[in-house]
Amino acid sequence: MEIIHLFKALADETRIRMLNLLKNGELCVCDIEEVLNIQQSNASRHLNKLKWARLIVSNKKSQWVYYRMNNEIIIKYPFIQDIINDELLKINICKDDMERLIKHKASGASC
Amino acid sequence: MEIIHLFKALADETRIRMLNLLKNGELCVCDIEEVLNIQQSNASRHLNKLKWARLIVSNKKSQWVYYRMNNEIIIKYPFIQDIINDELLKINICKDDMERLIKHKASGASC
DNA sequence: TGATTATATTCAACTATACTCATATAATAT
DNA sequence: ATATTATATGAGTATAGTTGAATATAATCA
Repeated sequence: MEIIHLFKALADETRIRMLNLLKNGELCVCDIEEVLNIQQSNASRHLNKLKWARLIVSNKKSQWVYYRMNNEIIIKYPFIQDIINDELLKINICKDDMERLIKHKASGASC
Repeated sequence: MEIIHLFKALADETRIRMLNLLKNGELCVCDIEEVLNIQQSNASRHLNKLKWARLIVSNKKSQWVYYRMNNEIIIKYPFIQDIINDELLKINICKDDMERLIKHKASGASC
């Protein structure tokens, strides 16, 4: 039952916040780590869980690994798009995270 | 983050199978228990988790407790309706369960 | 009242998940 | 080659979730 793995992946606050950050495009691990203010190993592991559930995909560019939403899973499970579009922006922490991401990118600190 | 509790409740095979059975109307614990072929304490516990996540509600009629979908949560989180309508019927175990439920009801063994 | 049935709860064992710290790997820069 | 930076992984620990067996509660029935 693949959908169970999806729900398991979604059933964590840090991972929901990560999907929120990735909503509008790809990011590298260190950007996510800084915006969410979590440890590097923690960031890497949670991203790996999202990847394992096929919610995100990664591609490596020189020393950085960029993660982004996986379009295939959204096509297969359209309710995920609804969650991303409609539910994340109702969550206060996610709104704050998005503001911090914008500031982080504007500051030039982004990879 | 209420939505996390929703995903946690959904992230279990037994509970997904229960939601599938409750898709078309209310059922008592012993019917669910028999159709899913699980222990009584297990059935009760999983139903309680679904209830705690506000996915289902219960009402007691004499010695039986009937559980059904909670319309309020579906109004609040429309993606749940999509899961119930579109995703459950793609899952083989859920299709089998539904057949067993129909036979169980037809046999007159239902509460 | 005492027996039976339906449901919930408690306890203990087991498994899974998440976190931190330390280390490994891999690419880049000096 | 060495140092630095980005990412991943391993080990240990803590916490949470699942299960089965036994027990408790509550309603009904004889």
